[in-house]
Amino acid sequence: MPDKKPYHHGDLREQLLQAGEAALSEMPIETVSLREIARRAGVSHAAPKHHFSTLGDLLGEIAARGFQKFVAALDDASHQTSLQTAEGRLMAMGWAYLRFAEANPAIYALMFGKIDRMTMTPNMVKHSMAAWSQLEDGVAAITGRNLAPNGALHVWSSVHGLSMLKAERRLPPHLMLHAAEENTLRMMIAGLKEL
Amino acid sequence: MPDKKPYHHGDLREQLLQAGEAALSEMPIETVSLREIARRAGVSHAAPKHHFSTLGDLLGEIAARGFQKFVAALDDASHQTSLQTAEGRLMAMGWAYLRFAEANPAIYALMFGKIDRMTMTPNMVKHSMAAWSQLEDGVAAITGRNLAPNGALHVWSSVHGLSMLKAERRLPPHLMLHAAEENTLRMMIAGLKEL
DNA sequence: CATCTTAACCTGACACTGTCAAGTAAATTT
DNA sequence: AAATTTACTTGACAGTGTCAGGTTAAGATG
Repeated sequence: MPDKKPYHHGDLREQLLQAGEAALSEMPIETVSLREIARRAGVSHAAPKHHFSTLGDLLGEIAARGFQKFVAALDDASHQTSLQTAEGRLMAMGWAYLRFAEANPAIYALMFGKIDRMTMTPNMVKHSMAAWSQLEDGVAAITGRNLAPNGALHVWSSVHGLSMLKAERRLPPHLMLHAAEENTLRMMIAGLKEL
Repeated sequence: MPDKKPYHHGDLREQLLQAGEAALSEMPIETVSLREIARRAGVSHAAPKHHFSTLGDLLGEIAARGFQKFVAALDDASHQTSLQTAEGRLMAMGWAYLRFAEANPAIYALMFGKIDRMTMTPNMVKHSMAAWSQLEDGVAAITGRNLAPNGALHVWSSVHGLSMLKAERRLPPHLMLHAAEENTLRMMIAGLKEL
């Protein structure tokens, strides 16, 4: 039952989130504004106020959803039945991480703080912590539980740094290749075993 | 001979850069505006136009100067006479990197693309490439020349990722410590030798 | 010295932003 | 049927980056 154009939108909160995600993926990130999102959702410029007290909150919720998808993607990657070793599973997570960042640059940027305008919503903090403990689990299978936090820090630093450098195009062209990524992931895991 | 308040400022370009740096270190980064910088330099809001065609250009030049100081800091650190091994020198560069990011969060953010409003000025590109080849030199002393690019990517990813995660406060508190940093740097170098 | 040119700055305007206050419409409750 | 509450709109405000055009003064030319 599709409502024609009722005064009460009924589903505006969800639509704003989707419009925001669409905007982030379609236009330069610095031009995404509250008003633009409202426009895309077909409501007046101040309508979002009722569902998100501020632009930062809206972006924060979008980032939270980003973390959910992110966790799901890494989970999928590490549970492929073909993977036999803990190292293989961690490697798969690393690849999934890099591919996620590549496929969703704007949302990834949001998730990891590139956008000053975002607020750290409770929801966003919650789901980002889920990502963290997911990573710790993957590392614990290699290093053991008590070394997992330090190991996870090492892993996250390496993969996060790599994908940031790529996304920001800070690398010389000859390093923008899969082979270079593979090398870095290998060194990362080699380092992990020296913990 | 201090000019009182001549119409022709004479030194406005330099003063704008300094005012911008001051603003970046004194106020939340998202509130730093062209007009604020002009205000601090004591000129009208459109005066900067003559020296920087856009806000992005001004920020780009500030980032370029940031890279200069950055290179100098890493150079100092790696040339301490007490350092005997190539690994020691690279480790010192890693520490210098982390301390620079900690001491100049806003400029560091600018340098590494956190601020959308910045333009990649030719000057900025030039000095950032200098930083890159400085790192490659440090790595080449360990891995040899031909492996240096891949090694440098690994090193930069790791250290950059770590300092970003710290700066963005994405780490659980127990990892915001020097010991955790030291661990990560050690693993990074251990991984490098497996290249 | 007088004049011309040009660089350096100022004033005012435009379209845009995020947010707030006040109004209106409709769904829900009483 | 009336009252209340929710969801949205309209209009305003202060702030932004940038542009056009005016103004001041310095330097060059005669």
